[in-house]
Amino acid sequence: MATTQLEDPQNDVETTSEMPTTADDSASKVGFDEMGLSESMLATLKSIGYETPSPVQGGVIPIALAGNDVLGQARTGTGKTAAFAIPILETMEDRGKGAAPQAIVLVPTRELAVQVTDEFQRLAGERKFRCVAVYGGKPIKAQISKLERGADVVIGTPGRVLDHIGRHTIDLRTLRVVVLDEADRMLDIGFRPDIEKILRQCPAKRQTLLLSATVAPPVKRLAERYMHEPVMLDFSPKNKSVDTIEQHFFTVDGDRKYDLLNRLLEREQPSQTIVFCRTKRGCDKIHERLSRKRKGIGCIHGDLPQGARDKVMKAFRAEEITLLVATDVVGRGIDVSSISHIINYDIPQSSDDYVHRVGRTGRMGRDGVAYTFVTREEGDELTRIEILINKVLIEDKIDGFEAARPTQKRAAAAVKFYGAGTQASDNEEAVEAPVEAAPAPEAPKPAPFGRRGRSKHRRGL
DNA sequence: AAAAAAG
Repeated sequence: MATTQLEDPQNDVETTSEMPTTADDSASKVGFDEMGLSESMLATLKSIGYETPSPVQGGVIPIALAGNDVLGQARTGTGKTAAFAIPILETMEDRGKGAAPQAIVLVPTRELAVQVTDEFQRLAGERKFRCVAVYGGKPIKAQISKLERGADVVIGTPGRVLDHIGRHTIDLRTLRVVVLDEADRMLDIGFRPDIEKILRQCPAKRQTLLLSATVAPPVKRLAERYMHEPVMLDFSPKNKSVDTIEQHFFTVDGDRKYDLLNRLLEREQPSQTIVFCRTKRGCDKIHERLSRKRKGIGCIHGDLPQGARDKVMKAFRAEEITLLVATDVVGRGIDVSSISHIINYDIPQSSDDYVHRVGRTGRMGRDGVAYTFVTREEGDELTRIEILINKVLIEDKIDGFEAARPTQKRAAAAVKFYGAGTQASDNEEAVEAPVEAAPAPEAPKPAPFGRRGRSKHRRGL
């Protein structure tokens, strides 16, 4: 039976707060039945297969239930959604028909709005509860009429939420809880002004829950400004990427990627896959070519009409689509437990994005595999990823697609430039790699792993 | 330069 230990169950919880909290490394050992949850909630959790709280849930639920603001550093997934949804549902007041929302959840993408809404509905079980997803790209009228009928919780992307506020179709004055999900991502996208406008519409006396993969200075500033003595919980693992995910890479020339993809799919016969691509155009191209000879291919990116996007996600969840070609729209947070393979057709732009993409697989404790296509110019990016996850990706080969560049050099360069302390403890490759094998300075062609940091520094600023 | 998101 499935458990709720979706995110790094072995990972310890670190609390960093001046106030004493209940969240320590024993938090995950506390059962749902020891959290003071209602009988109906416990019954619902049981019926949907939630047996043991994940560390995130173990940490967040009791603290949120006690009414505290929470600043949680945690990656995406059902574990996190339930962590804020359960306390919201448990403290729900019966305000009668057509009442204004009691909670609002802000998320960075429309797909996440849909996913979080579905999760709320699932966790609400039999109880009387209404939640409405509010996001752009779709006719606003349907959303308005739903809101008029009354919504206990509104889940949305900031732009459309603001639109509703302007039309007075959402009233935030009697709100109890605000959730900022994927806060770092929302700030990245440039939602800061929108988020602040929305927060200013909320009552001062409220509970604010902020979840973020990283707590960089911009996130901290937001928290300082809009949160009240937040309890800080850090669920970020020492080991950035989940151990149940096998991570490989191929070196390949750009113009041979498509052939390699086909060969890899033939070899792997994956049950469900996301192929991540850097550009929307690239997605379209790969999607079109793959669809010519295969069935169950889907495509999603920000240029597609929202109706099509929603449909594709639904079909993907229903496993009618088994291979999804996507941009980073779905790089974060999307939770489809049957995804067995992640293929980075293009290496992600930032190593954080890599961690998020790869985290789409290996969910619900299942195994997952990730493959990253690396061209000979992209050595730096690969190294940066390896430094971040503190692991050396295993090189894979398929006949006819030989490496453009030897692995030894790559690992050696990593050791040389980042120091021996960064090598993967569970991977002997990096340890054994001779430092002398680093790219020779007199090499005529640009050494991919060579002097990356320096040239950047020189040019930078 | 690309991606996301309000229309």
